[in-house]
Amino acid sequence: MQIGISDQSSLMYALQKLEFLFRFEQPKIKLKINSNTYKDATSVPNNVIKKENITTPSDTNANKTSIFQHSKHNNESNTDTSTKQNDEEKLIVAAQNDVKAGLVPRAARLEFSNTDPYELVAIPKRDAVSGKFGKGDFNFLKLKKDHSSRPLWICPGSAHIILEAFSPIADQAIDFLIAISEPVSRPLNVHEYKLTPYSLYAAVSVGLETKDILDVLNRLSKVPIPDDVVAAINQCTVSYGKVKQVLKHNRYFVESTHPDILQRLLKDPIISGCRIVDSSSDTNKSQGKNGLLTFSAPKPDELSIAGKQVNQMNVDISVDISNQNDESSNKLENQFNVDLQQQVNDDNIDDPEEDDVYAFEVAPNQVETVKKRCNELDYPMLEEYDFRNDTINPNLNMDLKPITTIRPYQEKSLSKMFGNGRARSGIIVLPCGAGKTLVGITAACTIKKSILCLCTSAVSVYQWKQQFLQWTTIKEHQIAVFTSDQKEKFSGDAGIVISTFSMVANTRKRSYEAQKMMDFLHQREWGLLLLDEVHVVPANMFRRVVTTIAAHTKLGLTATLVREDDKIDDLNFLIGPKLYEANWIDLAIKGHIATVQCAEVWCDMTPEFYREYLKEQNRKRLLLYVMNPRKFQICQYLIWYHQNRGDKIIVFVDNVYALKAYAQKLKLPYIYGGTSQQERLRILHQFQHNPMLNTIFLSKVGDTSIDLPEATCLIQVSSHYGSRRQEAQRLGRILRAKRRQDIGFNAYFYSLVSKDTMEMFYSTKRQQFLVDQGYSFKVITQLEAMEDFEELVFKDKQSQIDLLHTVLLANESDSRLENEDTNADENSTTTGEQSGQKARAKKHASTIQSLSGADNMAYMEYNNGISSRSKLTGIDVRKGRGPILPTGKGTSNSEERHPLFKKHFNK
DNA sequence: GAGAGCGTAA
DNA sequence: TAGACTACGCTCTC
Repeated sequence: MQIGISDQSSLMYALQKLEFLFRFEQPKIKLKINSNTYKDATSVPNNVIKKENITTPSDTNANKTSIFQHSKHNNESNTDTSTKQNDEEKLIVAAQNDVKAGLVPRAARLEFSNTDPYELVAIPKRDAVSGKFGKGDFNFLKLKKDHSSRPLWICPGSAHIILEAFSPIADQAIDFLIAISEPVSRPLNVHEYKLTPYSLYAAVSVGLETKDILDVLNRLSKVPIPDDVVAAINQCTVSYGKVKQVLKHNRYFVESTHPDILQRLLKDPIISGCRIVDSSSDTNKSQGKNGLLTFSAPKPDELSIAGKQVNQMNVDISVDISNQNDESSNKLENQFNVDLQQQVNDDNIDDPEEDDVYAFEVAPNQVETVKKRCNELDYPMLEEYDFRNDTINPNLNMDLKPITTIRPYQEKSLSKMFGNGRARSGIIVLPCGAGKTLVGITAACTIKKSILCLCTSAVSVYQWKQQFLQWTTIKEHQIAVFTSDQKEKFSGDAGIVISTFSMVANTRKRSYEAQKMMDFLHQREWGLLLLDEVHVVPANMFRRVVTTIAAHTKLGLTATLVREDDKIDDLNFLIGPKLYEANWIDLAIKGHIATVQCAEVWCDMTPEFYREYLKEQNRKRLLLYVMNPRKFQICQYLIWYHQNRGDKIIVFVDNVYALKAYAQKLKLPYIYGGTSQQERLRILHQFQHNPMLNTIFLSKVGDTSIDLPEATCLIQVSSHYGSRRQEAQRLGRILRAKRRQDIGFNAYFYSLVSKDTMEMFYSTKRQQFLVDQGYSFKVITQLEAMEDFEELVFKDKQSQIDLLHTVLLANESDSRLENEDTNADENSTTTGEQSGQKARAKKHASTIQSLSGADNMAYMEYNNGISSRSKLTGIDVRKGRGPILPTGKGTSNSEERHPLFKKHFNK
């Protein structure tokens, strides 16, 4: 295999793509990069290379130059006249010729033919990430003597941690790393994690102390922990997680084991202004030193989580190793296991400081103010709810049914939540189909107070209700549903209300019933606020729910803790730290969710379509690449192929026009936003129970608000830009499928991409989340058997051209239709209501734009072509997003931050 | 039960 | 850096 590379961004891309290949095929090949040869390509960890800043593990001493140094070197001195250089230059020239020949879009992807899948050709892209490479050469870090038995590399400067996931003690290390750091990428053999202020905040919040983190990290690391990383850990853990907001006997306390920190906070005028100086005295507490209240600390293992088999409540950085078979590694594992566990136990039991906690009381109506101020002072408050001592709020008589048991990872995530006998607020991340709902329900059954549960759609509201009834002993009258068409209240003192975000967050005028219901929600104190699909909470409207609802604990659940904007970090302070995150592949391997075979199918554009594509503007382009007859055929073929295998198939087409066209052409039912509720249910029922109907077409409705039956195959024809979340959510639709475990892979995920179009750019971006979770996408460029398939649609040229005309006409008739609408609107709307006028004006404007003829201007076309081309070629030129400052944090504070993190913050 | 209005995703 | 765009959801009103 040869890779021709002229600049570093190509190199990075090539290596990323290579890694997909390796995971899929595990070829025994030689990977030759510049002058360094790695003996076995599979041993070159993707992440190590990708992140440019450490040397390859295998040859730290043998080879003094890292590949990145080398590539930087090449970049700087083109006068180097070694033969290797010449070879490379030849490749560059060849690549440049390709660019001249107009093959640039193709160059956006690495290509490999069917005959030789390992021949890769990378073609130069613009020099967008120059300077990123070659900065880090960590040869100076001394390897520990016994480094081979330790699984971690820690990079100075970026605080990235590389884990050898094939190490015998990887499982323990993973548990620990998940607790202290943010997973960046977790493919099969090498994982990459990143320490961030938030991740350390989360670590502290589940009970780890600075000492634990540094000790364990040091024990697992092949190199000594770099000084700047130590400093950063110290700095973050020194203030984070030390202060807690506790609601006790319906009084709010700011609590800490460190009295000096409370004193420091009280020096702040805002906080001290919110303080209630103790009036009554109580047997339960005493006026301790410094005028602070003193309580005895909660004992860690008094509480058992509902549904849990064994009562083991330690902060869980050790895992059960009983099912490991490898004899030789067992001893080592045990040693680490004991050490890790010991580490944490020591702190929980022997530290005398832990026996007492100090607190001061704040006025209930000032809690938000104090919380905000604490964030600003860099002492974010954790929220904890001592629910067992809450005598004011009535208990809810509810339990898990005896037959309900929870899985180990669910238990683990809950043990983070209830680790110290109280309920902590935070976020639990589990893949779709892994039982998020049950985690939420178990948490509810543990707290046993009134529960408010919020979902994104009315459909999932009813699902939650049904799940509550299924898993717990709760009575029907104790659950109330609050949606636009059903406004119930529960009877009795305590109960469950399930509603939607938009229902509760609504700021517009409410109907009388809805207002009464909202009053009901506001008056109450909720033991637990369950937030399903918590990644939507940072949205402007939705984020208000967390402050308007008086809840003692907030538990956020999601499968995809990503957003394409930068608001995801806000969750740390809106809800709480991320308590647990499961790895998708890991759960698949353990059999909890389905194993999925992912493939990206490249569909050639027919010449006619491509010609039009190059001419058209954005909107029509989309339609052209979606309606590409080749794609049509491939879709048809895949459906046919999988139907014959007995699969249930869901086809996603985002564009409604295309959705209808596809479904009607292939004579299959489809559901989109306009489909009535009854029709939806009818189609879904048929799909589920009728063996003759094995395929349905869905638009974006399928992403969130449909209770989809089990499917085993998923074909994505078109999608919304580069949404990682959408891709992941769609994949999640087939993770429940487990009944075909006898076959090697039991679920299939195809993404159809029209070659050489914008779609390829988006597709790569979309896959990123899943790739980070360890999924690999196989690229299929040809379906050989397809040509023999007789019923193939659009087989002859004429029908393809007809289709093209229909598509082009569809566009025009669409805009004509819009125009007519506008006219009709103008004629009919005679009463001059203000809002109506506004709306009309807006609509009018858009119509003018699309009819103005700008679409057809030659120069526009040309410009557009250029810009989209550079988009295509410049994969990953966007700068990465670093963590964002917590809300309300002043710039002065960020300057005090450790430089290692400041760098990220200032991005 | 349709449609206006607004919000969300990106 | 904001913006381009489309589809869809929910709620309310009539």
